Amino acid sequence: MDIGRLPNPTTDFPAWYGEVVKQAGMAEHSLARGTMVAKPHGYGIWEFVQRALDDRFKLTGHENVYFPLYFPEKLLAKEAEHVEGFAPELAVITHGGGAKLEEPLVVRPTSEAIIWSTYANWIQSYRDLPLLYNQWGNVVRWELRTRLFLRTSEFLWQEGHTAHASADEAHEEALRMLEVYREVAEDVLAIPVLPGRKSDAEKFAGAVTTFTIEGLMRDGKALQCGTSHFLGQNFARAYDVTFLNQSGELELVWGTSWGASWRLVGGIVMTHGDERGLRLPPRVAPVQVVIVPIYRTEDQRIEVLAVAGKLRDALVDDGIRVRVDDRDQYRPGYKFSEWELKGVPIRIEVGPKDVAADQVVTVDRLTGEKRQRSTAQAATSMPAALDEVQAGLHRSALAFREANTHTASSYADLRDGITDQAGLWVGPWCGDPGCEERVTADTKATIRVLPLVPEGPGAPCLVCGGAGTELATWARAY
RNA sequence: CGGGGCGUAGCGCAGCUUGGUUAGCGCGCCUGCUUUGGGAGCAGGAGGCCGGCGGUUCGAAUCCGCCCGCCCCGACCA
Repeated sequence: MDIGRLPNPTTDFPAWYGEVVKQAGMAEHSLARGTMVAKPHGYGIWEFVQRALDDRFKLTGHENVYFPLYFPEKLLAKEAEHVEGFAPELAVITHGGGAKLEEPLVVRPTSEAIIWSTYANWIQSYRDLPLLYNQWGNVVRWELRTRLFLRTSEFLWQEGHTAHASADEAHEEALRMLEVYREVAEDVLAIPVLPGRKSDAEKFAGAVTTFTIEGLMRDGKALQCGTSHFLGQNFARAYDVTFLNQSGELELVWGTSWGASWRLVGGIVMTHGDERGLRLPPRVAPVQVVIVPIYRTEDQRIEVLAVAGKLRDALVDDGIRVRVDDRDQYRPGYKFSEWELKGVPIRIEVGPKDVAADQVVTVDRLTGEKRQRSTAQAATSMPAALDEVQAGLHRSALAFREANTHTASSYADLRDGITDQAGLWVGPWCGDPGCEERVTADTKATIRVLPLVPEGPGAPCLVCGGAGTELATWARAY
Protein backbone atom coordinates (compact mmCIF):
# COMPACT_ATOMS: atom_id res chain seq x y z
CA MET A 1 0.00 0.00 0.00
CA ASP A 2 1.22 3.46 -0.83
CA ILE A 3 1.33 5.54 2.33
CA GLY A 4 2.37 9.09 1.71
CA ARG A 5 1.99 12.32 3.54
CA LEU A 6 -1.49 13.67 4.18
CA PRO A 7 -2.90 17.02 3.08
CA ASN A 8 -3.19 19.58 5.87
CA PRO A 9 -6.52 19.09 7.66
CA THR A 10 -6.70 22.75 8.63
CA THR A 11 -6.29 24.21 5.16
CA ASP A 12 -7.64 21.40 2.97
CA PHE A 13 -10.11 19.35 4.98
CA PRO A 14 -11.94 17.56 2.14
CA ALA A 15 -8.67 16.36 0.58
CA TRP A 16 -7.39 15.33 3.99
CA TYR A 17 -10.56 13.33 4.67
CA GLY A 18 -10.38 11.51 1.34
CA GLU A 19 -6.73 10.63 1.78
CA VAL A 20 -7.17 9.37 5.33
CA VAL A 21 -10.02 7.09 4.30
CA LYS A 22 -8.06 5.74 1.35
CA GLN A 23 -4.60 5.46 2.90
CA ALA A 24 -5.88 3.95 6.15
CA GLY A 25 -7.46 1.17 4.11
CA MET A 26 -11.04 2.06 5.06
CA ALA A 27 -12.71 2.43 1.67
CA GLU A 28 -12.29 3.37 -1.95
CA HIS A 29 -14.51 4.37 -4.87
CA SER A 30 -15.85 1.59 -7.05
CA LEU A 31 -16.74 1.38 -10.73
CA ALA A 32 -20.34 2.61 -10.83
CA ARG A 33 -20.59 6.30 -10.03
CA GLY A 34 -21.21 7.00 -6.38
CA THR A 35 -20.57 3.48 -5.13
CA MET A 36 -17.82 2.51 -2.73
CA VAL A 37 -15.99 -0.55 -1.55
CA ALA A 38 -15.72 -0.78 2.22
CA LYS A 39 -12.34 -2.29 3.05
CA PRO A 40 -11.40 -4.23 6.19
CA HIS A 41 -10.39 -1.30 8.37
CA GLY A 42 -13.49 0.74 7.54
CA TYR A 43 -15.89 -2.19 7.61
CA GLY A 44 -14.30 -3.35 10.86
CA ILE A 45 -15.10 -0.04 12.52
CA TRP A 46 -18.65 -0.23 11.16
CA GLU A 47 -19.05 -3.69 12.71
CA PHE A 48 -18.34 -2.26 16.16
CA VAL A 49 -20.79 0.59 15.55
CA GLN A 50 -23.37 -1.97 14.46
CA ARG A 51 -22.80 -4.11 17.51
CA ALA A 52 -23.11 -1.15 19.88
CA LEU A 53 -26.40 -0.15 18.29
CA ASP A 54 -27.81 -3.64 17.90
CA ASP A 55 -27.10 -4.58 21.52
CA ARG A 56 -29.05 -1.54 22.65
CA PHE A 57 -31.91 -2.22 20.24
CA LYS A 58 -32.26 -5.66 21.76
CA LEU A 59 -32.11 -4.26 25.29
CA THR A 60 -34.96 -1.89 24.45
CA GLY A 61 -37.12 -4.78 23.28
CA HIS A 62 -36.59 -4.79 19.52
CA GLU A 63 -36.18 -7.74 17.16
CA ASN A 64 -34.49 -7.83 13.78
CA VAL A 65 -36.32 -8.60 10.56
CA TYR A 66 -35.49 -8.27 6.89
CA PHE A 67 -37.62 -6.78 4.12
CA PRO A 68 -36.73 -6.96 0.41
CA LEU A 69 -34.45 -4.63 -1.51
CA TYR A 70 -37.08 -3.68 -4.11
CA PHE A 71 -40.84 -3.33 -4.28
CA PRO A 72 -43.53 -1.99 -6.67
CA GLU A 73 -43.10 1.66 -7.47
CA LYS A 74 -46.77 2.44 -6.96
CA LEU A 75 -46.43 1.46 -3.30
CA LEU A 76 -44.26 4.48 -2.66
CA ALA A 77 -46.83 6.83 -4.15
CA LYS A 78 -49.43 6.16 -1.46
CA GLU A 79 -47.93 8.63 0.98
CA ALA A 80 -47.83 11.97 -0.86
CA GLU A 81 -45.05 13.76 1.03
CA HIS A 82 -43.00 10.59 1.16
CA VAL A 83 -43.02 9.96 -2.61
CA GLU A 84 -42.34 13.61 -3.32
CA GLY A 85 -39.40 13.64 -0.92
CA PHE A 86 -37.68 10.66 -2.47
CA ALA A 87 -38.62 10.99 -6.15
CA PRO A 88 -35.44 12.83 -7.22
CA GLU A 89 -33.11 10.14 -5.92
CA LEU A 90 -34.93 6.94 -6.85
CA ALA A 91 -33.37 4.04 -8.72
CA VAL A 92 -36.09 2.30 -10.74
CA ILE A 93 -35.88 -1.22 -12.14
CA THR A 94 -37.57 -1.38 -15.53
CA HIS A 95 -36.23 -4.66 -16.86
CA GLY A 96 -35.85 -8.14 -15.46
CA GLY A 97 -35.18 -11.57 -16.93
CA GLY A 98 -34.49 -10.01 -20.28
CA ALA A 99 -37.91 -8.42 -20.56
CA LYS A 100 -39.46 -5.08 -19.76
CA LEU A 101 -41.43 -5.23 -16.52
CA GLU A 102 -45.13 -4.47 -16.60
CA GLU A 103 -44.82 -2.79 -13.22
CA PRO A 104 -41.59 -0.91 -12.53
CA LEU A 105 -39.92 -1.73 -9.21
CA VAL A 106 -38.01 0.72 -7.06
CA VAL A 107 -34.82 -0.05 -5.20
CA ARG A 108 -35.63 1.02 -1.64
CA PRO A 109 -34.45 4.48 -0.66
CA THR A 110 -35.93 3.59 2.76
CA SER A 111 -38.45 0.92 3.70
CA GLU A 112 -41.50 2.62 5.19
CA ALA A 113 -43.63 1.81 2.14
CA ILE A 114 -42.97 -1.93 1.98
CA ILE A 115 -42.96 -2.32 5.75
CA TRP A 116 -46.21 -0.49 6.46
CA SER A 117 -48.00 -2.23 3.61
CA THR A 118 -46.91 -5.51 5.24
CA TYR A 119 -47.76 -4.39 8.77
CA ALA A 120 -51.33 -3.96 7.52
CA ASN A 121 -51.52 -7.76 7.37
CA TRP A 122 -49.86 -8.31 10.71
CA ILE A 123 -51.92 -5.98 12.85
CA GLN A 124 -55.60 -6.51 13.71
CA SER A 125 -55.89 -5.97 17.42
CA TYR A 126 -54.36 -3.88 20.18
CA ARG A 127 -52.97 -7.24 21.32
CA ASP A 128 -50.68 -7.22 18.26
CA LEU A 129 -49.11 -3.96 19.41
CA PRO A 130 -46.55 -2.65 19.87
CA LEU A 131 -44.54 -4.04 16.97
CA LEU A 132 -40.88 -3.30 17.63
CA TYR A 133 -38.81 -4.30 14.61
CA ASN A 134 -35.50 -3.23 13.16
CA GLN A 135 -33.66 -4.20 10.03
CA TRP A 136 -30.03 -4.00 8.95
CA GLY A 137 -29.53 -3.50 5.27
CA ASN A 138 -28.63 -1.31 2.37
CA VAL A 139 -30.56 1.43 0.61
CA VAL A 140 -30.01 3.31 -2.62
CA ARG A 141 -30.38 7.03 -3.22
CA TRP A 142 -29.19 8.36 -6.55
CA GLU A 143 -26.81 11.01 -5.27
CA LEU A 144 -25.05 13.40 -7.61
CA ARG A 145 -22.15 14.40 -5.40
CA THR A 146 -20.69 11.65 -3.26
CA ARG A 147 -18.07 11.26 -0.55
CA LEU A 148 -16.78 8.04 0.93
CA PHE A 149 -18.97 6.93 3.87
CA LEU A 150 -20.69 10.33 4.13
CA ARG A 151 -22.77 10.17 1.00
CA THR A 152 -22.74 7.31 -1.48
CA SER A 153 -25.55 6.14 -3.72
CA GLU A 154 -25.71 2.82 -1.91
CA PHE A 155 -25.10 2.78 1.82
CA LEU A 156 -25.42 0.42 4.77
CA TRP A 157 -27.62 1.35 7.69
CA GLN A 158 -30.29 0.13 10.08
CA GLU A 159 -33.89 1.25 10.04
CA GLY A 160 -36.24 0.63 12.93
CA HIS A 161 -39.97 0.60 12.24
CA THR A 162 -42.38 0.39 15.12
CA ALA A 163 -46.16 0.43 15.43
CA HIS A 164 -48.09 1.50 18.53
CA ALA A 165 -51.60 1.79 19.90
CA SER A 166 -51.28 5.40 21.03
CA ALA A 167 -49.63 8.63 20.02
CA ASP A 168 -47.94 8.99 23.40
CA GLU A 169 -46.41 5.55 23.21
CA ALA A 170 -45.07 6.15 19.67
CA HIS A 171 -43.74 9.52 20.67
CA GLU A 172 -41.96 7.98 23.64
CA GLU A 173 -40.48 5.31 21.39
CA ALA A 174 -39.06 7.91 19.00
CA LEU A 175 -37.41 9.69 21.92
CA ARG A 176 -36.16 6.45 23.45
CA MET A 177 -34.33 5.57 20.24
CA LEU A 178 -32.96 9.08 19.92
CA GLU A 179 -31.47 8.53 23.36
CA VAL A 180 -29.95 5.24 22.19
CA TYR A 181 -28.28 7.09 19.32
CA ARG A 182 -27.07 9.82 21.65
CA GLU A 183 -25.58 7.28 24.02
CA VAL A 184 -23.80 5.34 21.27
CA ALA A 185 -22.43 8.53 19.71
CA GLU A 186 -21.14 9.88 23.02
CA ASP A 187 -20.07 6.76 24.90
CA VAL A 188 -18.92 4.52 22.08
CA LEU A 189 -17.87 6.83 19.24
CA ALA A 190 -16.77 9.65 21.59
CA ILE A 191 -18.66 12.12 19.41
CA PRO A 192 -20.43 14.84 21.41
CA VAL A 193 -23.87 15.41 19.88
CA LEU A 194 -26.78 17.78 20.31
CA PRO A 195 -30.12 15.99 20.50
CA GLY A 196 -33.15 17.89 19.30
CA ARG A 197 -35.91 18.39 16.73
CA LYS A 198 -35.73 19.25 13.05
CA SER A 199 -37.62 22.17 11.53
CA ASP A 200 -40.45 21.31 9.13
CA ALA A 201 -38.19 22.13 6.20
CA GLU A 202 -35.56 19.66 7.38
CA LYS A 203 -37.76 16.83 8.63
CA PHE A 204 -38.17 13.39 7.05
CA ALA A 205 -40.69 13.23 4.19
CA GLY A 206 -43.79 11.72 5.78
CA ALA A 207 -42.96 12.32 9.44
CA VAL A 208 -44.89 14.47 11.90
CA THR A 209 -41.76 15.20 13.91
CA THR A 210 -38.13 14.34 13.17
CA PHE A 211 -35.62 14.12 16.00
CA THR A 212 -31.90 14.23 15.38
CA ILE A 213 -28.50 14.11 16.97
CA GLU A 214 -26.02 16.53 15.43
CA GLY A 215 -22.25 16.44 15.74
CA LEU A 216 -19.75 19.17 14.89
CA MET A 217 -16.87 18.14 12.66
CA ARG A 218 -13.34 19.52 12.84
CA ASP A 219 -13.89 21.82 9.87
CA GLY A 220 -16.83 23.50 11.61
CA LYS A 221 -19.56 21.75 9.63
CA ALA A 222 -22.37 19.84 11.28
CA LEU A 223 -23.10 16.17 10.67
CA GLN A 224 -26.45 14.51 11.28
CA CYS A 225 -25.48 11.35 13.12
CA GLY A 226 -28.86 9.66 13.49
CA THR A 227 -32.55 10.46 13.14
CA SER A 228 -35.69 9.23 14.81
CA HIS A 229 -39.15 10.05 13.50
CA PHE A 230 -42.57 10.25 15.07
CA LEU A 231 -44.74 9.32 12.09
CA GLY A 232 -48.10 9.97 13.69
CA GLN A 233 -50.72 8.04 11.72
CA ASN A 234 -49.44 9.17 8.32
CA PHE A 235 -48.21 5.79 7.11
CA ALA A 236 -51.03 3.89 8.80
CA ARG A 237 -53.45 6.08 6.86
CA ALA A 238 -51.60 5.65 3.57
CA TYR A 239 -51.25 1.86 3.88
CA ASP A 240 -54.48 1.22 5.76
CA VAL A 241 -53.03 -0.14 8.98
CA THR A 242 -55.78 -0.30 11.59
CA PHE A 243 -56.45 -2.14 14.83
CA LEU A 244 -59.39 -2.80 17.13
CA ASN A 245 -58.88 -1.13 20.49
CA GLN A 246 -60.10 -2.49 23.80
CA SER A 247 -63.47 -0.81 23.27
CA GLY A 248 -63.89 -2.60 19.94
CA GLU A 249 -63.36 0.56 17.88
CA LEU A 250 -61.26 0.61 14.72
CA GLU A 251 -58.27 2.97 15.01
CA LEU A 252 -55.27 3.90 12.87
CA VAL A 253 -51.91 2.69 14.19
CA TRP A 254 -49.25 5.15 15.37
CA GLY A 255 -45.72 4.74 14.06
CA THR A 256 -42.05 5.58 14.38
CA SER A 257 -38.97 4.99 12.30
CA TRP A 258 -35.32 5.61 13.12
CA GLY A 259 -32.07 5.15 11.29
CA ALA A 260 -28.31 5.46 11.51
CA SER A 261 -25.84 4.62 8.78
CA TRP A 262 -22.16 3.99 8.17
CA ARG A 263 -21.94 7.73 7.79
CA LEU A 264 -21.08 7.45 11.50
CA VAL A 265 -17.75 5.95 10.42
CA GLY A 266 -17.10 9.15 8.47
CA GLY A 267 -18.15 11.10 11.55
CA ILE A 268 -15.50 9.34 13.62
CA VAL A 269 -12.84 10.30 11.07
CA MET A 270 -13.95 13.94 10.91
CA THR A 271 -14.38 14.35 14.65
CA HIS A 272 -11.16 12.80 15.90
CA GLY A 273 -8.68 12.81 13.02
CA ASP A 274 -5.50 14.87 13.06
CA GLU A 275 -2.52 15.68 10.83
CA ARG A 276 -1.18 12.15 11.25
CA GLY A 277 -4.44 10.49 10.26
CA LEU A 278 -7.20 8.72 12.11
CA ARG A 279 -7.59 8.58 15.87
CA LEU A 280 -9.95 5.78 16.85
CA PRO A 281 -11.97 5.57 20.04
CA PRO A 282 -10.87 2.23 21.56
CA ARG A 283 -14.45 0.95 21.69
CA VAL A 284 -14.69 0.90 17.89
CA ALA A 285 -11.03 0.22 17.07
CA PRO A 286 -10.55 -3.11 15.23
CA VAL A 287 -7.04 -3.12 16.67
CA GLN A 288 -6.79 -1.46 20.09
CA VAL A 289 -3.15 -2.18 20.83
CA VAL A 290 -0.41 -2.86 18.31
CA ILE A 291 2.92 -4.30 19.38
CA VAL A 292 5.86 -3.33 17.15
CA PRO A 293 8.96 -5.46 17.61
CA ILE A 294 12.37 -3.88 17.05
CA TYR A 295 15.45 -5.96 16.38
CA ARG A 296 18.74 -6.07 14.54
CA THR A 297 20.02 -9.63 14.57
CA GLU A 298 18.20 -12.92 14.18
CA ASP A 299 18.82 -13.70 17.86
CA GLN A 300 17.24 -10.41 18.84
CA ARG A 301 14.31 -11.05 16.55
CA ILE A 302 13.56 -14.37 18.24
CA GLU A 303 13.97 -12.89 21.71
CA VAL A 304 11.88 -9.79 21.05
CA LEU A 305 9.08 -11.70 19.34
CA ALA A 306 8.91 -14.08 22.29
CA VAL A 307 8.31 -11.18 24.67
CA ALA A 308 5.84 -9.60 22.25
CA GLY A 309 3.95 -12.88 21.97
CA LYS A 310 3.66 -13.27 25.74
CA LEU A 311 2.46 -9.71 26.08
CA ARG A 312 -0.10 -10.27 23.35
CA ASP A 313 -1.43 -13.38 25.07
CA ALA A 314 -1.79 -11.50 28.36
CA LEU A 315 -3.71 -8.70 26.63
CA VAL A 316 -5.95 -11.11 24.73
CA ASP A 317 -6.84 -12.67 28.10
CA ASP A 318 -7.97 -9.22 29.20
CA GLY A 319 -10.29 -9.05 26.19
CA ILE A 320 -8.14 -6.52 24.35
CA ARG A 321 -7.91 -6.57 20.55
CA VAL A 322 -4.17 -6.71 19.99
CA ARG A 323 -1.88 -7.41 17.06
CA VAL A 324 1.83 -8.06 16.85
CA ASP A 325 3.17 -6.44 13.68
CA ASP A 326 5.85 -8.97 12.84
CA ARG A 327 6.09 -8.07 9.16
CA ASP A 328 9.75 -8.32 8.27
CA GLN A 329 9.72 -6.17 5.15
CA TYR A 330 9.02 -2.89 6.97
CA ARG A 331 11.17 -1.10 9.49
CA PRO A 332 9.81 0.12 12.81
CA GLY A 333 9.50 3.78 11.83
CA TYR A 334 7.33 2.86 8.89
CA LYS A 335 5.08 0.75 11.09
CA PHE A 336 4.72 3.56 13.65
CA SER A 337 3.46 5.90 10.96
CA GLU A 338 1.15 3.35 9.41
CA TRP A 339 -0.56 2.44 12.69
CA GLU A 340 -0.88 6.09 13.60
CA LEU A 341 -2.52 6.68 10.23
CA LYS A 342 -4.93 3.84 10.97
CA GLY A 343 -5.71 5.37 14.35
CA VAL A 344 -4.74 2.50 16.65
CA PRO A 345 -5.15 3.91 20.19
CA ILE A 346 -2.03 2.46 21.80
CA ARG A 347 1.28 1.22 20.45
CA ILE A 348 3.76 -0.86 22.40
CA GLU A 349 7.38 -0.95 21.24
CA VAL A 350 9.56 -3.87 22.26
CA GLY A 351 13.28 -3.81 21.44
CA PRO A 352 16.47 -5.49 22.66
CA LYS A 353 17.11 -2.77 25.26
CA ASP A 354 13.59 -3.26 26.60
CA VAL A 355 13.96 -7.02 26.79
CA ALA A 356 17.21 -6.60 28.73
CA ALA A 357 15.52 -4.26 31.22
CA ASP A 358 12.24 -6.23 31.34
CA GLN A 359 10.31 -3.19 30.17
CA VAL A 360 8.46 -1.88 27.10
CA VAL A 361 7.68 1.54 25.62
CA THR A 362 4.01 2.53 25.27
CA VAL A 363 2.71 5.40 23.17
CA ASP A 364 -0.90 6.53 23.03
CA ARG A 365 -2.42 8.08 19.92
CA LEU A 366 -4.00 10.88 21.94
CA THR A 367 -0.88 12.59 23.30
CA GLY A 368 1.91 10.83 21.41
CA GLU A 369 3.79 10.64 24.68
CA LYS A 370 6.27 7.76 25.06
CA ARG A 371 6.40 6.01 28.44
CA GLN A 372 8.50 3.18 29.77
CA ARG A 373 6.74 0.57 31.86
CA SER A 374 7.70 -2.79 33.20
CA THR A 375 6.43 -5.57 30.96
CA ALA A 376 4.10 -6.81 33.68
CA GLN A 377 2.70 -3.35 34.30
CA ALA A 378 2.17 -2.77 30.59
CA ALA A 379 -0.10 -5.79 30.49
CA THR A 380 -2.18 -4.85 33.50
CA SER A 381 -2.43 -1.14 32.76
CA MET A 382 -3.84 -1.45 29.23
CA PRO A 383 -7.58 -1.52 30.03
CA ALA A 384 -7.26 1.70 32.00
CA ALA A 385 -5.01 3.26 29.36
CA LEU A 386 -7.58 2.49 26.68
CA ASP A 387 -10.32 4.03 28.81
CA GLU A 388 -8.17 7.15 29.11
CA VAL A 389 -7.88 7.44 25.34
CA GLN A 390 -11.63 6.90 24.97
CA ALA A 391 -12.37 9.64 27.51
CA GLY A 392 -9.66 11.95 26.21
CA LEU A 393 -11.02 11.86 22.65
CA HIS A 394 -14.48 12.76 23.89
CA ARG A 395 -13.11 15.50 26.08
CA SER A 396 -11.15 17.14 23.30
CA ALA A 397 -14.07 16.86 20.84
CA LEU A 398 -16.37 18.46 23.40
CA ALA A 399 -13.91 21.28 24.03
CA PHE A 400 -13.73 21.84 20.28
CA ARG A 401 -17.50 22.05 20.00
CA GLU A 402 -17.74 24.48 22.89
CA ALA A 403 -15.06 26.67 21.38
CA ASN A 404 -16.97 26.68 18.11
CA THR A 405 -20.46 27.34 19.39
CA HIS A 406 -21.45 31.00 19.12
CA THR A 407 -24.43 33.06 20.12
CA ALA A 408 -25.84 35.41 17.50
CA SER A 409 -27.35 38.61 18.83
CA SER A 410 -28.46 40.11 15.54
CA TYR A 411 -29.12 38.98 12.00
CA ALA A 412 -25.91 40.57 10.74
CA ASP A 413 -24.13 38.70 13.51
CA LEU A 414 -25.56 35.37 12.35
CA ARG A 415 -25.05 36.01 8.64
CA ASP A 416 -21.47 37.26 8.87
CA GLY A 417 -20.59 34.91 11.71
CA ILE A 418 -21.44 31.72 9.86
CA THR A 419 -19.55 32.95 6.83
CA ASP A 420 -16.41 33.99 8.73
CA GLN A 421 -16.31 31.45 11.52
CA ALA A 422 -17.64 27.98 10.75
CA GLY A 423 -19.34 26.30 13.68
CA LEU A 424 -22.65 26.25 15.46
CA TRP A 425 -24.56 29.52 15.70
CA VAL A 426 -27.43 29.82 18.13
CA GLY A 427 -30.17 32.42 18.03
CA PRO A 428 -33.93 32.99 18.41
CA TRP A 429 -36.24 32.17 15.51
CA CYS A 430 -39.95 32.85 15.09
CA GLY A 431 -40.80 29.52 13.45
CA ASP A 432 -41.60 31.04 10.07
CA PRO A 433 -40.21 28.95 7.17
CA GLY A 434 -39.69 32.20 5.25
CA CYS A 435 -37.16 33.45 7.80
CA GLU A 436 -35.45 30.05 7.77
CA GLU A 437 -35.19 30.15 3.97
CA ARG A 438 -33.71 33.59 4.01
CA VAL A 439 -30.87 32.53 6.27
CA THR A 440 -30.17 29.50 4.10
CA ALA A 441 -30.21 31.63 0.95
CA ASP A 442 -27.81 34.14 2.51
CA THR A 443 -25.41 31.76 4.23
CA LYS A 444 -25.91 28.16 2.96
CA ALA A 445 -26.44 27.27 6.62
CA THR A 446 -29.51 25.35 7.76
CA ILE A 447 -31.23 24.86 11.07
CA ARG A 448 -29.52 21.77 12.40
CA VAL A 449 -31.47 21.38 15.58
CA LEU A 450 -34.24 22.89 17.68
CA PRO A 451 -34.72 22.20 21.39
CA LEU A 452 -36.46 18.91 22.21
CA VAL A 453 -39.02 20.80 24.22
CA PRO A 454 -40.06 23.98 22.41
CA GLU A 455 -39.54 26.91 24.70
CA GLY A 456 -39.80 30.60 23.87
CA PRO A 457 -36.35 32.18 24.06
CA GLY A 458 -37.91 35.45 25.13
CA ALA A 459 -36.13 37.36 22.39
CA PRO A 460 -37.27 38.50 18.96
CA CYS A 461 -36.56 36.48 15.81
CA LEU A 462 -33.11 37.34 14.47
CA VAL A 463 -34.44 37.55 10.93
CA CYS A 464 -37.80 39.36 11.05
CA GLY A 465 -37.86 40.76 14.57
CA GLY A 466 -41.17 39.00 15.26
CA ALA A 467 -41.86 37.08 18.43
CA GLY A 468 -39.19 34.42 18.90
CA THR A 469 -40.53 30.97 19.71
CA GLU A 470 -37.49 28.74 19.26
CA LEU A 471 -33.80 28.86 20.02
CA ALA A 472 -32.41 27.53 16.74
CA THR A 473 -28.91 26.15 16.13
CA TRP A 474 -27.60 26.97 12.68
CA ALA A 475 -24.64 25.58 10.76
CA ARG A 476 -23.42 24.55 7.37
CA ALA A 477 -23.77 20.81 7.16
CA TYR A 478 -22.73 17.68 5.31
C1' C B 1 -28.89 19.36 -16.30
C1' G B 2 -25.39 24.27 -17.22
C1' G B 3 -19.91 25.98 -16.77
C1' G B 4 -14.49 24.36 -16.24
C1' G B 5 -10.73 20.43 -16.28
C1' C B 6 -8.77 15.51 -17.22
C1' G B 7 -8.18 10.24 -19.42
C1' U B 8 -0.47 7.51 -20.94
C1' A B 9 2.17 0.92 -15.96
C1' G B 10 -1.23 -0.52 -9.53
C1' C B 11 -0.94 5.08 -7.98
C1' G B 12 0.90 10.15 -9.27
C1' C B 13 2.68 12.42 -13.63
C1' A B 14 5.97 14.01 -18.22
C1' G B 15 5.87 13.47 -23.53
C1' C B 16 1.41 16.07 -27.57
C1' U B 17 2.51 22.70 -29.38
C1' U B 18 6.23 21.34 -34.26
C1' G B 19 3.62 13.29 -36.14
C1' G B 20 9.19 9.52 -37.02
C1' U B 21 11.83 3.73 -35.76
C1' U B 22 12.90 1.09 -28.56
C1' A B 23 7.06 5.79 -24.81
C1' G B 24 9.75 7.92 -20.12
C1' C B 25 10.08 9.56 -14.68
C1' G B 26 8.73 9.13 -9.27
C1' C B 27 6.25 5.93 -5.81
C1' G B 28 4.71 1.03 -5.28
C1' C B 29 5.73 -4.30 -6.83
C1' C B 30 9.52 -8.79 -7.55
C1' U B 31 14.82 -10.86 -6.55
C1' G B 32 19.46 -10.39 -3.92
C1' C B 33 22.73 -8.18 -0.41
C1' U B 34 23.32 -4.63 3.44
C1' U B 35 19.86 -2.56 7.06
C1' U B 36 15.99 -2.22 11.36
C1' G B 37 14.50 2.50 18.56
C1' G B 38 10.31 7.64 13.72
C1' G B 39 8.29 6.66 6.84
C1' A B 40 16.07 2.44 4.79
C1' G B 41 20.25 2.04 0.91
C1' C B 42 22.40 -0.19 -3.37
C1' A B 43 22.09 -3.46 -7.60
C1' G B 44 19.12 -6.12 -10.90
C1' G B 45 14.05 -7.00 -12.78
C1' A B 46 8.67 -7.37 -14.08
C1' G B 47 4.81 -4.43 -15.57
C1' G B 48 1.61 -0.31 -21.37
C1' C B 49 -4.12 -1.99 -26.91
C1' C B 50 -1.19 5.76 -24.63
C1' G B 51 -10.05 5.71 -22.56
C1' G B 52 -12.94 3.76 -27.25
C1' C B 53 -14.32 4.10 -32.43
C1' G B 54 -13.48 6.36 -37.02
C1' G B 55 -10.60 9.76 -40.16
C1' U B 56 -5.93 12.38 -42.21
C1' U B 57 -0.92 10.36 -43.31
C1' C B 58 4.24 6.30 -45.91
C1' G B 59 3.83 6.65 -40.49
C1' A B 60 -0.56 8.86 -34.90
C1' A B 61 0.11 8.86 -27.62
C1' U B 62 0.86 13.38 -30.72
C1' C B 63 -3.46 16.26 -35.86
C1' C B 64 -9.21 16.10 -36.90
C1' G B 65 -14.32 14.17 -35.68
C1' C B 66 -17.64 11.44 -32.73
C1' C B 67 -18.47 8.59 -28.37
C1' C B 68 -17.53 6.87 -23.30
C1' G B 69 -15.82 7.71 -18.44
C1' C B 70 -14.00 10.57 -14.30
C1' C B 71 -13.03 15.07 -11.29
C1' C B 72 -14.25 20.30 -9.71
C1' C B 73 -18.18 24.38 -9.37
C1' G B 74 -23.97 25.78 -9.29
C1' A B 75 -30.59 23.38 -7.62
C1' C B 76 -31.89 17.90 -3.51
C1' C B 77 -30.18 14.43 0.73
C1' A B 78 -28.58 9.47 6.28
